[in-house]
Amino acid sequence: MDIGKNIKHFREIKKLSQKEVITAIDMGAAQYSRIENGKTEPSISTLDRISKALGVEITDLFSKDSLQDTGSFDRTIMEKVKLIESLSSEEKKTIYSILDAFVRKQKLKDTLENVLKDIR
Amino acid sequence: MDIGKNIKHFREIKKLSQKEVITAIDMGAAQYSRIENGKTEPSISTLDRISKALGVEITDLFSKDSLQDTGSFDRTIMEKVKLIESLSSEEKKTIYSILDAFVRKQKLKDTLENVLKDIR
DNA sequence: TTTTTATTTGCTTAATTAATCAACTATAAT
DNA sequence: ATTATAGTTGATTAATTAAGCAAATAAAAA
Repeated sequence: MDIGKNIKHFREIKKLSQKEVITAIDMGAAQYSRIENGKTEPSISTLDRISKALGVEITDLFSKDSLQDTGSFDRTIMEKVKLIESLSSEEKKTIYSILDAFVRKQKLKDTLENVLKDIR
Repeated sequence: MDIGKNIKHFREIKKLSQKEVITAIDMGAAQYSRIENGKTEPSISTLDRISKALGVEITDLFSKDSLQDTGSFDRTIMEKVKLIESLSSEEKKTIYSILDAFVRKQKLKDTLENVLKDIR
């Protein structure tokens, strides 16, 4: 099931160090390392604490496909799919809401210009 | 999180007795009862065995209200991609920039919440 | 009601994760 | 090369789930 890999995946996407996570959830570095490397099977409550620290749903940590780097990307469709899949379900939900809103209304450019301003 | 309640819910939907489940997963009746009643927190591997016996995804056992469409988002990804493709090239470019910004930076929810507010 | 089946609870033992400290490795920075 | 930081591993103890049996309770059937 590779829960450890998924945890690591999301942690790196969020650009968090192990140290930041373990201080957030008050866990020893040793134990956390073992979890990320699949040396031990975390309890559900532990998994819950970790997911909250990472800002993802606990179910995200069970997803089969842990996808990797978001560093450079080209403009192919499959790349876009992977990129979306790499997000947490909560984030995906938000993205989809936005996409829907875009198509329903036509206020694309105006609103997006503001978005980019905020993000940058 | 009420995992026990969810387990019981799905078991009853499938019209299975506890006995049928525990024989399928080779577990004692006592322990299984404690799990359904939340008296103990099952390990992930135990939860995995139970989910297989019930014929549901393990993530289903975490959903708040039992009939949730957790996987619906993943299944409609291609649909969403087509949606993106239907936009003009200029609009696509903007969308892609946003997606990138989302993954690279962590300001997802905050910024998007504002976007949706503007769009609506 | 009586009987039978299903589920729950108590108790003990075994197995496994959690917590903790220390030491070791890897990587990056200066 | 040295230092500093991040991550890994080993070993021990504590806490918790799992397994197993027996007994009590609940529910259903006869």
